Amino acid sequence: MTTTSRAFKSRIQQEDLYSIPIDEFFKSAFSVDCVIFGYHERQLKVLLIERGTEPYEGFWALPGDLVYPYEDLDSAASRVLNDLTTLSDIPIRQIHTFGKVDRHPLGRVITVAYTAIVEMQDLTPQASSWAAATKWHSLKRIPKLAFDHREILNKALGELQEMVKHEPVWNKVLPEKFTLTQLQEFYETIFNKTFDKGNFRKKLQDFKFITKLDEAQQNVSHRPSLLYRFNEKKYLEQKNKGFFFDL
Amino acid sequence: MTTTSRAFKSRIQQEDLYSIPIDEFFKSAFSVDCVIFGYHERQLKVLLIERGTEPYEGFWALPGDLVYPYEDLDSAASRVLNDLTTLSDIPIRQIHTFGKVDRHPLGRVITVAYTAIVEMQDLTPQASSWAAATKWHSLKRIPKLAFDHREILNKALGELQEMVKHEPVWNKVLPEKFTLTQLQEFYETIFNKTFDKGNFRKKLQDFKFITKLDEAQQNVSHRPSLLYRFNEKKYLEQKNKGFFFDL
DNA sequence: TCAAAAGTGTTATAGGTACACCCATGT
DNA sequence: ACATGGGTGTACCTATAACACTTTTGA
Repeated sequence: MTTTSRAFKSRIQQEDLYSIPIDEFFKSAFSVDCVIFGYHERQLKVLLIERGTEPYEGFWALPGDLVYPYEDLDSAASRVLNDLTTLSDIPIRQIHTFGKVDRHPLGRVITVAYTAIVEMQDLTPQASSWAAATKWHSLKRIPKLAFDHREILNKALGELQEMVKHEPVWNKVLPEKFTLTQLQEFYETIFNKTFDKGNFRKKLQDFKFITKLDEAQQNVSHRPSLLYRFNEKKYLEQKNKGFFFDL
Repeated sequence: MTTTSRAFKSRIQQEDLYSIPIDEFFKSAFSVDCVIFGYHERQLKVLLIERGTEPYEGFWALPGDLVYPYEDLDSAASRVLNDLTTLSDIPIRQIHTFGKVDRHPLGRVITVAYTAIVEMQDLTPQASSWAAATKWHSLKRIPKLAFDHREILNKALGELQEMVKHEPVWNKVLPEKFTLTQLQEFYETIFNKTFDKGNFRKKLQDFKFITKLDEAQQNVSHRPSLLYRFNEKKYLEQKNKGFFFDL
């Protein structure tokens, strides 16, 4: 960068705003930041990296990166996710764009926030050149975060709860064959409350895209649970009719 | 964002990914585009401008502008709205960010889309240095739009319907003192369907922030309607409990 | 036979839907 | 008196919530 933000600021203030040369507008950058939630057996965590460089060196932060000049926003977000987790095919969704003038100490950088949720087990987060460390953090113990990342995380949490009401985001998170109890536990974890078993299952019956298999759990010291599978085809058929989950 | 410019540069050299000079990242710009809906007596329209300059000269487009170097995103959106309508104090809400590589023919420009809804009557849209013409357009007859603005408009329409379910966006749109029929007509227009009068009113009773005045309509050739007013204080009290409108 | 979790059924209440009816005003 | 829209009540039906009960397994 050729201009520091301070020099830049004062220069702008001196000038008539309407006569800013067009080049000045092309001196900003944008990044993507990913709020990657991890779920496994009633545990919801978020993937943070420890920054290895200034600014905010040593702080925990959301994984993110500048967007390449010839890269779509969505692609950039997927790239960040893939770099850190080696997971692909995970749906990632844009949630909000954060653009306060002073949010980045080195210049004008706005960031587009994305969120995704993945199965956390056995997923050892990858090391990365721009991350000194990578770790799943419990949502109850979030350290002080770099930039405005705390704000972004809060926003993402709210969005996750909304998404989960309307979309089967557990699709890629639960095992391929899952029990209804596992599904209930997923919802209970996200909403941080408990649901009645009977009522929960009654509600599920309306959603035709959860199909029962001719298979049951093995080696459990209680009545084995029947296994179910997400039926994508039926889901897409029903999608437009909308479903709602707000027990 | 997680990397400083310098850190990012060294990462690229180190890993020999692409040899993109860091300056390339700061040759992009961002804009805001506003989807301004106008409502008046069962009519919902959207404010479009006719572009007076290349690219897309002569095309209709959403009002928008580049974000000034020392300006927050939200401020930029409000500025665009104020310039065109001389309205202030209108809540404007970010909906999505559009960032396809080739969406702008002159360079890499991502745009943050905002939406607002205003009372349309007697609001003669202002001329503007960057707009050859400004006009309310019926949603049924939208001309071919510049850039990806058609996509942005579609997204905004969906968001408007969602907003209207959870938030009293009619607050700044209906007259200060309004009838329940006017309110019903507002919802019917947005959702493009009709509601049962009795049931609609029953639902409203739950929302304590619509207070009846000791006043009625004048000079109507039928039983005069009682007037109501939006009670912001009570709304804020009730807000957290959430309300839902989906008749 | 017991513990543990799966899975189903019952009931009371709240909320939604459809519809009918009466009311106040200007002409 | 009648047309017009305002305003209210009722009866039916479905959805929800709370809770009790039965079933199947391993130990």
